[in-house]
Amino acid sequence: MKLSHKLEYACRVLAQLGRSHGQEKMAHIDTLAEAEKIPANYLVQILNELRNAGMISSKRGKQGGYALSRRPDQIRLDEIVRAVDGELLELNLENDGASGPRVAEVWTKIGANLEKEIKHYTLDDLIADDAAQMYYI
Amino acid sequence: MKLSHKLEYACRVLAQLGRSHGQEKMAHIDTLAEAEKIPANYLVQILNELRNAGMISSKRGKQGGYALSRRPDQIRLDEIVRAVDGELLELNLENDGASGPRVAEVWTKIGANLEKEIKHYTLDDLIADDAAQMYYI
DNA sequence: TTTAAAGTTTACTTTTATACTCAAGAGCCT
DNA sequence: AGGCTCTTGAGTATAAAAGTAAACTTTAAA
Repeated sequence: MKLSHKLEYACRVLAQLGRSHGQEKMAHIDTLAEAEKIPANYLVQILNELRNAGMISSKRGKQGGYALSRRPDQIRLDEIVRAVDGELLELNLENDGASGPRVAEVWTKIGANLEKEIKHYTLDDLIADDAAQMYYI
Repeated sequence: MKLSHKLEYACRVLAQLGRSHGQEKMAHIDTLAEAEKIPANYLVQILNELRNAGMISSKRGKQGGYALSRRPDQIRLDEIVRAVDGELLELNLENDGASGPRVAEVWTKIGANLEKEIKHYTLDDLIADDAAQMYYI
């Protein structure tokens, strides 16, 4: 069970956008790519998915750029995961063989618990400088 | 974040071995493959990894086969994951860019919590027929 | 109204991991 | 001895992730 780079990039770029939330100027893709050391051409796609998921807004042309479309504390971590990576814990399960059903049951429960935990984190937690305000289960 | 087939297979085959735990005869790979609908040639590798991790024992030749080397309630789910899939929640993290450190911190914490939860499950939970005896966090 | 600065979209390539398949070898029992 | 069963290591195919590239559209300011 690996975290994808894409998800990490998404978290990082959103954190970056979160820091400048409220400012007039929108952030440029090249600035974001630079600040977070993400390949710009790849970042393009990620920002696209985040926009389609309604987390950020964008504007073309001069004065264009990206910005959060909601307050950082209104963007939950599980949304981010789903926007770029699909289901949180994708059980690829075949649910076959003698033990299939039972095994599927257990992992489904684990997935549900993971989801419940991840829902508690918001973009604010990814911006904060110290761990104090993080939610502990 | 996807569950691999390999992990599902490992869970299933261990559950199967768990059901015949205590019996005289060892289970044959072909029987296991049949019962759990796992490609026998692939199962070979999985059983190997489980043996190297000390969860099962094996014997060659006539009367040979596989068996659990511990009681089912002594085999934790997190061990199974690690035996076939490596780290539980592998942060592929680059930990780079302005937000890298903080993002890594959050995901590390999530990984730690997941580990804590998964440790509560044992092979017994994968064998049981009803959910009643499952541990709920 | 032209132009340059942005984002948008789509297609392609490369790399890596998963999920297998296969076959020769080694131990064990009768 | 001889067959049964695990052991080991190499090889392959498919798919997904990660990254690259370029033509296209919109916008604002000169």
